[in-house]
Amino acid sequence: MQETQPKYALVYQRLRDKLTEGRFPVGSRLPTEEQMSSEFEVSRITIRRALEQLVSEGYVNRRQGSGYSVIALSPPQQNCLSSFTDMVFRSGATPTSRLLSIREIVPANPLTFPLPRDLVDHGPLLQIRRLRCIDDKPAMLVSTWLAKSEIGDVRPEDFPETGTGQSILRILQEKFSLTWDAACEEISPIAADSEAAQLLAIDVGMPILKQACIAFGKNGKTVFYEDLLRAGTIVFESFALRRQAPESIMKRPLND
Amino acid sequence: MQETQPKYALVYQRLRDKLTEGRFPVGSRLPTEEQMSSEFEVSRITIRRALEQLVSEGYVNRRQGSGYSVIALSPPQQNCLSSFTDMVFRSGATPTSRLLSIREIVPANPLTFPLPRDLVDHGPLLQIRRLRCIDDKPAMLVSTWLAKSEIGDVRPEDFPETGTGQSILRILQEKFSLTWDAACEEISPIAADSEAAQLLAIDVGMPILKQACIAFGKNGKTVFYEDLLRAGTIVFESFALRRQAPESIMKRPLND
DNA sequence: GAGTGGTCTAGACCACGAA
DNA sequence: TCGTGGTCTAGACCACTCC
Repeated sequence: MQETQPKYALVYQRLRDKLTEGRFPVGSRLPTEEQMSSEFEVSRITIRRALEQLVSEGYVNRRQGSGYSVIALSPPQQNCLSSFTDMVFRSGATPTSRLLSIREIVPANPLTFPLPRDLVDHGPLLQIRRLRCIDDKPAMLVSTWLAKSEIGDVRPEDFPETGTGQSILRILQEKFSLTWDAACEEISPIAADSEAAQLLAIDVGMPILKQACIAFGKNGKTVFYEDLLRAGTIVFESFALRRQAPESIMKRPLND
Repeated sequence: MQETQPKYALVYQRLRDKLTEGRFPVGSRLPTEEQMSSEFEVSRITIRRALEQLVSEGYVNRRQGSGYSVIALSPPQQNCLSSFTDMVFRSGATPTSRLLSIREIVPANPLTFPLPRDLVDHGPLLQIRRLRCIDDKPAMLVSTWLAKSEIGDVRPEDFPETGTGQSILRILQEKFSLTWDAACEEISPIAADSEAAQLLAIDVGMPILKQACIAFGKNGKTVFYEDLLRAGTIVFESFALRRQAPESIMKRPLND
């Protein structure tokens, strides 16, 4: 795991760690680019590249002539590559995971199996189903599909139900050395079937969101497929081309 | 409108235009960075900045040692700042817009009105409701909210029902000089009420998506608020931190 | 006017991919 | 091996903010 990382990535991580540790409170100013440049002993260009990532993720805001200010200690993005576990922890609540099942599935007809083709072609698949909860209240039903040939055997003990280790993204990276760097996601409205309704503690037929996500590796191959069912709302923030977080914050909820 | 733009933005536009005009077919290779550098008479750094945007938007893919290849002639992103009109045109279908109503609304109680506070504080609001269709089939019900003080009077003639001019984003920019550069979006599952069901030609109670979007100006102030109701699916692609579009393309639908 | 980010350049060396 | 993108630097000048 000790790969050499580019400087900008290291600088980014160190800055982000400082942020999440609370070294820079929300609203405070970051040092100037020049100061950070000498602190980290890299050029201003490299500092800027690290800062760009922080800006695009919604941690800090930047204004010409004024500098960088902290707007959040955790990123607001909710997509299938952001960790539900981390998000819930940062919000101050406690996430838990109930492992529902681990199944090995051999698609009868690979051509019609409703998963990305190159994943199905790997042979037997593993399906891991988990119920994610926030403060013990059901929040999300997750099915993760992987090629068995890529990760070998998995056991229930590989999927902790509490703590930071319950993050499937971390489990896949750290226990099974799976990595990815892009994804494609679809969001659809569906009606809760009886199983989803029971697990999510809602009524059958209630409208819920289905998030279907494919994660791709560097070579463009599918690394895993995941679908999530959730009753709540998904938030995307500051996704403009030239991303820049707003100075003002919303004063009231969007939905009446 | 003739503001001076940075070089990288101009290069980006010229490259994107070449793409959308079909000068570089899908699958073809772009010239090398060095070649483009001399063609556009800018440094390699500047070329890279323009290319980065094309990569992050999903137009082209890049591979070290191999070069840039074209993967799409239009961006796959579907968010409230991407033009529905353009998306439909590029897919080969014909978009139309039915203007349902233009209303002036003075919130009785600004504190409880379910819109961003700084928008409500501007005084009277304009609400523009339109039904967007694809090949005359209803696809999306859109309500756009603006501060009347920012744009003055609007007339039905300002909202063409056909052609590229029907894009509300273009209308706001070109006819009313509104600009924005960031946004925040929420997606929720709801059940279609009788009005939405009738307009979208679906059954009452069917699950649909509600997209609520706030667009922010450079100063962080809300420029407009928009909510969309749609029965279909929303797609987000290649939104990883280090964005990189996959080489392989999905072979089958995500939903069974 | 001083400070700060925004843009741009020329040049260097490295890592990966393909022939 | 060679071409290509990936990373990094020092230095310059401009535009904006704030005093």
